[in-house]
Amino acid sequence: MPAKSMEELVSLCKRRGFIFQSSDIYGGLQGLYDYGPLGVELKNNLKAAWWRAMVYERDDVEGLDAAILTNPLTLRYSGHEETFTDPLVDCRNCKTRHRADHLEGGTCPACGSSDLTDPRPFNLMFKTSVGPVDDGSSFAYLRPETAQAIFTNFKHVLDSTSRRLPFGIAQMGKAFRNEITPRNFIFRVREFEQMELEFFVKPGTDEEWHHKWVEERLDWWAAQGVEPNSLQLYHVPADELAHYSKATVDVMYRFPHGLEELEGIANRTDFDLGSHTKAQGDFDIQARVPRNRDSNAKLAIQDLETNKWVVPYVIEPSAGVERGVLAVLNEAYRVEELDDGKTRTVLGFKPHLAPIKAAVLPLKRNHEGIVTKAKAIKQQLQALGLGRMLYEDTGNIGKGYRRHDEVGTPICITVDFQTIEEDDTVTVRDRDTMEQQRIAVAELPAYVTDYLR
RNA sequence: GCGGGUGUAGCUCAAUGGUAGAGCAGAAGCCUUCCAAGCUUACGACGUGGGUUCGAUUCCCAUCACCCGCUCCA
Repeated sequence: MPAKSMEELVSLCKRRGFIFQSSDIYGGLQGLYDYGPLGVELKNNLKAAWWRAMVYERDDVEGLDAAILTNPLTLRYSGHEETFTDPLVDCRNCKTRHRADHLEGGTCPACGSSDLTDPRPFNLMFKTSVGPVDDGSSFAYLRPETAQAIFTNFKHVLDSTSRRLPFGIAQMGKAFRNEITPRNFIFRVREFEQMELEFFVKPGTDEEWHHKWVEERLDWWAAQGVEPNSLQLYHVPADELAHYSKATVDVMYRFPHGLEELEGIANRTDFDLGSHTKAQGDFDIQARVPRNRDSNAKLAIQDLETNKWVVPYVIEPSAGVERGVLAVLNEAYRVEELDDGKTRTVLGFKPHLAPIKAAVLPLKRNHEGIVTKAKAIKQQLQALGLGRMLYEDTGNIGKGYRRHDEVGTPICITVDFQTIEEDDTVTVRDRDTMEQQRIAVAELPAYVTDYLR
């Protein structure tokens, strides 16, 4: 059951240490958020799941982690310098905003009024100066997407791994966009993380691979606990396609604020490798690419059957980490009505995403034997390296359970008198069913490992 | 950036032109043999900066942030 409102999620995230407004004590900074003790675990777990699915569990994908600061030439040939700089005007009459180059005879396309603000250049890309002298002569962009560095490293990866088509390069990392209106909590922010795969295929097989990747990605989101019926595919119409795309399928998710894009899976054709390559005339490049006089590398691969060099087509599944976190949080959130009129708030994360894997609770926090035993068990589980294990003795036992329900800890392990006086067993309580079973302490590591898998 | 709304403890809220209360959460202690029990103690806020006023959390202005629309898209 998704959350009722974004406010509930925001409140829970702050209260329990998932997500905070960035620079909060100085009034904040628009469109920026920080991840707290539990948030960083959740986010890292989601990223690890992506990396596992993309790199570790496949035979056809290599990893990459490139620099954030980017040579302006990269963003010039990628088309971002042009398309990410839009002069905008506001209509004072009907309060709409338009690109200056979309005006019809100096009047507002929406209402026809000529009461417009002056065009203001709006660069979606952040710039920073490089080197000690900030005179504007040497600058770099903060990358607006992780994709470009995959393209500019194409030859390096190829040369160092002896790959043949089809194969992909995966990268996760920060990207920056000076969004006009950051809003909806962590949905649209100015500094965000992407999980992007550029999958290079033979021209002509691109549509087949595009379809394949859409299916792959839907399966992956389901494995993260995002219900398939909360998702919807959107086939982006031709007039809305990005400058590099032949076709794009957006994976839309029912966020608390509405149906919006969670991930885009684009067929980027040979646009990117084609525009970044030298000697463009030597290849049969299909996309309309800017003439490149600056590149020093041929971004092509030899077709072993024909011996011809071809510029591969690219299928790009590109997901937003923050949006993924938001979707996972929203899907996991539920409030249960209990018999006695009380409610129970639960984050029903898949175990591999849970920030805290297990909590160990002493039935009595002031009983030395129980406390010592509980702490020892916690240390033992922690040594398994499965993630965060917590010793929890806040309030009474019921409080501890509720507390961990609310942050999505899959299991709570309780040490009681039977543990220390009788048979060395503990109770293991399931977050979702609230049911308990007794497990021998000796079997706990195996049980927990299996449970969290 | 434009128009509209909002801003009081960690969270959810209340009151007030004479510097603010609660519930929950958090801390310490008592108690407690399994699902937010009880008791005690201490801690904790008027987003920021100006202005009006004898006096502003309250009125005005600016600014910052958040929410809704325009726009955008991972």
